[in-house]
Amino acid sequence: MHKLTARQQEILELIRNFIAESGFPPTRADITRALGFRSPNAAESHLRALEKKGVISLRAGSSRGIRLLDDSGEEQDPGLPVIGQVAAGSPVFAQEHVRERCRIDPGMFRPRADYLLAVQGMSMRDAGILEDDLLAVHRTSEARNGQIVVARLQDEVTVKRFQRDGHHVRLLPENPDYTPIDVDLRTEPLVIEGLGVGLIRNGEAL
Amino acid sequence: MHKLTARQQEILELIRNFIAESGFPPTRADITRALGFRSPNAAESHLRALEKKGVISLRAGSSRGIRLLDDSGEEQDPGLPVIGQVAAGSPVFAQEHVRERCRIDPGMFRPRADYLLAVQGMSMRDAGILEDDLLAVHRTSEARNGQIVVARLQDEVTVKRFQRDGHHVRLLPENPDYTPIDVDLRTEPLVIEGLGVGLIRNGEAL
DNA sequence: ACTTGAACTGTATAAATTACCAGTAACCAG
DNA sequence: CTGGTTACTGGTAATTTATACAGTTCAAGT
Repeated sequence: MHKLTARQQEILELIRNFIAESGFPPTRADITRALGFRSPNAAESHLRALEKKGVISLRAGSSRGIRLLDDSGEEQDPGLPVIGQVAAGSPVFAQEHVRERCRIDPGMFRPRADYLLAVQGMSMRDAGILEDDLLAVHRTSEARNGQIVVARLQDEVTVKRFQRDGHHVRLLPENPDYTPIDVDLRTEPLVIEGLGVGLIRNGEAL
Repeated sequence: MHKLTARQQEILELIRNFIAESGFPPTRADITRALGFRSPNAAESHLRALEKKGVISLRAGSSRGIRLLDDSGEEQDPGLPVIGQVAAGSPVFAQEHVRERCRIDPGMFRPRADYLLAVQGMSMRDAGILEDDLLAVHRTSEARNGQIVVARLQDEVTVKRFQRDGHHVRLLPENPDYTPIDVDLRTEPLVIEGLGVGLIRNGEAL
């Protein structure tokens, strides 16, 4: 895509700093001064190069008409994706399932939450996890006994308490109306999608 | 401090939008065009007024030299206050009780959440509200039957399900180990502090 | 009635800024 | 060896932009 030269990187950095400090982008003259050029055209051609590589966009005729693209540097925190209704046979973490986004600080949970999973069913009722709750999930494939996990068994995704003994894994519901799921890792594929690290319930459920 | 006029608020809003859309502040001419002024001086004087009131700063001689100040209005929202360990006889909503703040969009809950209350005890266990959960509370003194309320009885604050019949109010726990609280409004003072509109649980509880 | 401030119109101009021309020099790929 | 990119110097015309000066209107204090 765009492999910037060292000098171009430097100029992009300068623009970022300038915006951070001043609140508006630099002019060609500002860049020229900052980098010690003797001609504003040096800045001009660098900007053109950066535009051609797609990291900035220039607005003709406008002073300071520089806009940073490629959000990698500066983000507009879109919030955590809320994943619901996981269809059989499709990966949990896929765009199709993102119903909305929820502006929550992911660092509020430890370890960090990566997405929110809309809980279906009442199998974890006694753990205080009800239907339509949003389970904050940390993506990891490692789980310790007693932790609440998001697990994929064949085509189904469930939330259960994890318990492992050698090659035997038991997925425990927290509701006497449900029965534990026994999995033999030698014959059945089990994927741990993540760890439950928090919970959010919106008022409609109360 | 700075009480902006309606028009000034409008112009500040325009500047915010312009920056959000373009990545750089507007010129006097941009403002003039956007608001239909016939003279760039209209924009100029508005900018001066905004600067005098301390919401923006202008850099002389620089094109688009407008910088937004005073983040209190928009940026860095401190988040919702988390209230815990409500001591007997003191109001729920007081600085002493704010343990920390939680950066969550208050509009995620309906009606809007005003603060988060750290739940004590297991009286609402079967409603999926466990100890140390943070109950999102909307401040109001009105409650309908069946809603979960934060109520103050004498010196104690509790979370219960509300049920009223004339002057008789019953605060129902959601746990058979606890007994309902009966209140006669004619003899006992009952204050509804707010409505439970959501729930947040951090991982340590899982 | 007088003053002050907000919210403009209208005109003007110096300074800031963009955008382009014409070069130089180095490097790399075909 | 030729064309393309990078990285500049040096200069300038055209345009954009900030900002000053001189007014007007209207509403709110005092």
